[in-house]
Amino acid sequence: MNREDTQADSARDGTASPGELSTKPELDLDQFLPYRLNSLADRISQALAQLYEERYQLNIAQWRVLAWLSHCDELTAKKVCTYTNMDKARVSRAIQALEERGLITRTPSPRDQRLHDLHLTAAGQAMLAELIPEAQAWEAELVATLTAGEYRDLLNVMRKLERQLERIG
Amino acid sequence: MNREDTQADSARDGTASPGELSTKPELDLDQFLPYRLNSLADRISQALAQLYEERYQLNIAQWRVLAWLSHCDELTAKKVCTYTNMDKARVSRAIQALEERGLITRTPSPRDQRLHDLHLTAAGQAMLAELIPEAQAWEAELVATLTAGEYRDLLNVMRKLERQLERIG
DNA sequence: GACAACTAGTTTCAACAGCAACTATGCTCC
DNA sequence: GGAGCATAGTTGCTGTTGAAACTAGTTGTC
Repeated sequence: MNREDTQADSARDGTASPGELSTKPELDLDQFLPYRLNSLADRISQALAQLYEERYQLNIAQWRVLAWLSHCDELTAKKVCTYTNMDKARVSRAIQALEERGLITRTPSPRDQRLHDLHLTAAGQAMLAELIPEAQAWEAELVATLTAGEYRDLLNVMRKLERQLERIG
Repeated sequence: MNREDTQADSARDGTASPGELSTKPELDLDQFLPYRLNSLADRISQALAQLYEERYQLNIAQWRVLAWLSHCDELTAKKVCTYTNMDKARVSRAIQALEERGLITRTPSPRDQRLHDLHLTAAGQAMLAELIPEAQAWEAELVATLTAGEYRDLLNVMRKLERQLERIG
């Protein structure tokens, strides 16, 4: 409940080791949330990316497109961009690669010729039927040490941070 | 306390919406911790990177080297690599750039000619004296909505995840 | 003390991401 | 209905990154 020993405090006085002159600001990256969070997310991402890459030759962008396709029947490149916060060029190339491999189809929308409707092929479905349970199993193992409460609270705090992030830009 | 509504459960039966046939595995990325975490960390990182970049012309790698230098008197490229988990090529380039800008010095260690001791110059110190408080203020604002307990628990859970990550590779 | 094995750091190279320019289509408003 | 603007998606270009090859210096072994 008290925050005396958190980074918020050291942010105020700028000291990390006692006895240090406070005229020399230090930053302990291990106590700096943006760094810690990024470091953790990076390592998780990289571990998973290895799974996608080695066993299915998918990079992260391609994997994300497939994941969204797994539960969206109407999907376009634009939607993928907004959902995943990826650059449209990156999405475009991911879609191209997936189409060339025959995992998805890409047909101009009859309603609006600028849009292309994306759909999984049978091969794409089959690959996801293998890949998704593996990814979920991996995640389950990752969070296995967390209690249900910890897991719920983590998601909660992340939501709070996301909201605050939007507020402060 | 119950986990019925967490992703761990949907990982088990593979359904996201009720009534769905369980033969079609879906993955809701919004409920998938690796993705959520990465997405959040990315946005935080990018927001901060903008601060470094716009006002100080530093990229993330350079900033990390400086941050470590702010509280390590004896630092080498190798140490930066292990501390920050960055590739040694990336670290090498960051150090090169910082040296060219006169923010750090890089002298061969008298003990071992392969190593290079890194030190902040006066200019580097001065820049950090400005930059670090700004970064800490930004972080303080980011976590301002969290209670002390939430903040502490977040760090705790992150530590747990890190440990588990090492275990499962 | 020389040869092999190792380590710190740099450089080269290929892949990729992101920006910006571009094409093609659709929309609005006079 | 056509001029101007907006939108979806593609492509060219540039900079960054990471893997691997490479250099230079060190340690261990005989």
